[in-house]
Amino acid sequence: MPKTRLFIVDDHSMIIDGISAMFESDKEIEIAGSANTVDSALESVENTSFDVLILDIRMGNEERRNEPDGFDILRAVKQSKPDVKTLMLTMHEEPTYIRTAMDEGANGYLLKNTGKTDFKKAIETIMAGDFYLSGKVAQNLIGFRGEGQAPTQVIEISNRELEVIQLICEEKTTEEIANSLDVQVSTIKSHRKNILTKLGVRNVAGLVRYAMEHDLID
Amino acid sequence: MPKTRLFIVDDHSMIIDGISAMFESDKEIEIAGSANTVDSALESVENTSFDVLILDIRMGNEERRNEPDGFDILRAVKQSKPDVKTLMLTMHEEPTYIRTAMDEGANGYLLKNTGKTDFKKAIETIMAGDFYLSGKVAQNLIGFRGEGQAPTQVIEISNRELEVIQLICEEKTTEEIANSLDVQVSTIKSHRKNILTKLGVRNVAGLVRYAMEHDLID
DNA sequence: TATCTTCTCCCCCTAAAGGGGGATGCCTTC
DNA sequence: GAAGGCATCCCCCTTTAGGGGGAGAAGATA
Repeated sequence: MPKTRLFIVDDHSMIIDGISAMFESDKEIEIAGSANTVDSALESVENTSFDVLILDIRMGNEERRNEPDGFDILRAVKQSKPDVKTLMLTMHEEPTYIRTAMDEGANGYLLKNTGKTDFKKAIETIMAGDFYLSGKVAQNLIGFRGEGQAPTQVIEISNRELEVIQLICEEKTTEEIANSLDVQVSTIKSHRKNILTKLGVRNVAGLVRYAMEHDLID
Repeated sequence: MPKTRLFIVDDHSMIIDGISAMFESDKEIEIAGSANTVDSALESVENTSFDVLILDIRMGNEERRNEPDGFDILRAVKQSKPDVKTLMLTMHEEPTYIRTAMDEGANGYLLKNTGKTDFKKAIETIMAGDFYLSGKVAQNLIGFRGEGQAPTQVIEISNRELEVIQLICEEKTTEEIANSLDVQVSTIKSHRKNILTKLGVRNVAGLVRYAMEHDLID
């Protein structure tokens, strides 16, 4: 049986080197290549042969709202290499993007605080055609945290609300957001109220923290 | 010559496993142990023999202002094992903590997007008794970004301002901050103004982003 | 059809934040 | 001893954010 070949895309070299070293002497897995920027990833992904794409979910999207991000890499790969499996990497436990990732054809969702054992399990799972979810991610997606505990409802943020969140995080005022989205100020005021309620935060500080901790921005 | 023994403390298992795997077949470096929580680190650091401590700068300090953090580990190790060298790991380029880390006896400051080559160089450097700084960290510390570019002044945030920043990020209002620091509201208003100016941000959203991106909180 | 969500917009109001200025001790550093 | 940073406090003021409520049109879904 030939080795499973990984292609790693992450802007933290340490993660790339770490995963590479992790499977250096592995009998079943080898590293076919890697990239630490979106552009180099888009390029070299086309010229490399591999089985599994390891992809940082928030890959290089800081401050650049209209430039390619991790999802563009995912789409590009899924189009040019339909057989390639994709394992998304994330720092935190955030259900917001999971649906999107699944729609785009991702095959797994893995937290960065995952050890080698679970990492291999994830790769085996998706190579077998199944979908892999890190435990905590799955918990948040399904919506509860344990036996005795009260179920925590899944927070569903609408697309429009996500846009508003991102603009708030870019230091935009309500008026500026209204202008750039071409709606009334009162509309954005409503969105702000709903967002604070949905996220369960008091003010912009809480909003920005939530957004950053859950990879809604960055 | 015996191998250099590393002890790794980081709450991302993937970093630990990555570094471990990175030096698995290395002739000069081996892993003596690791920990992924502050408590287990404080415990096992005492019962393990090693030469270099690899320590995540913002090691598990989320929401817990009065509990032990990375710096406590640093202090504990420096006291019980004075000969141990310490290499601080960080996600971002943030000069604010470097002075503190140096005062506490850290021997190096490394970005997590550092590859194996520079990692080994860092370990060699600090083993030789020198201080190692990742390029970008050093740039921010010294205060300029390149030849033609205008020098960027080093942002110096006072201790009091840092406290206020952290409380703002905890969704506290000006009045609540004033109460918890036992000063007048007008004082905190002044601090807020000065903080926004120093950080070069417009409002709380920018403040929180700055704080998170520069590891002032988390 | 009925129900739901999303997005849109409006009213009311209060609380909070931001922007300008100045001033005082206190401590450290030159 | 002068200079600078820090922390403290004050005045003025405008803008922004937040909290309560309601409501209508479009679209999906059961």
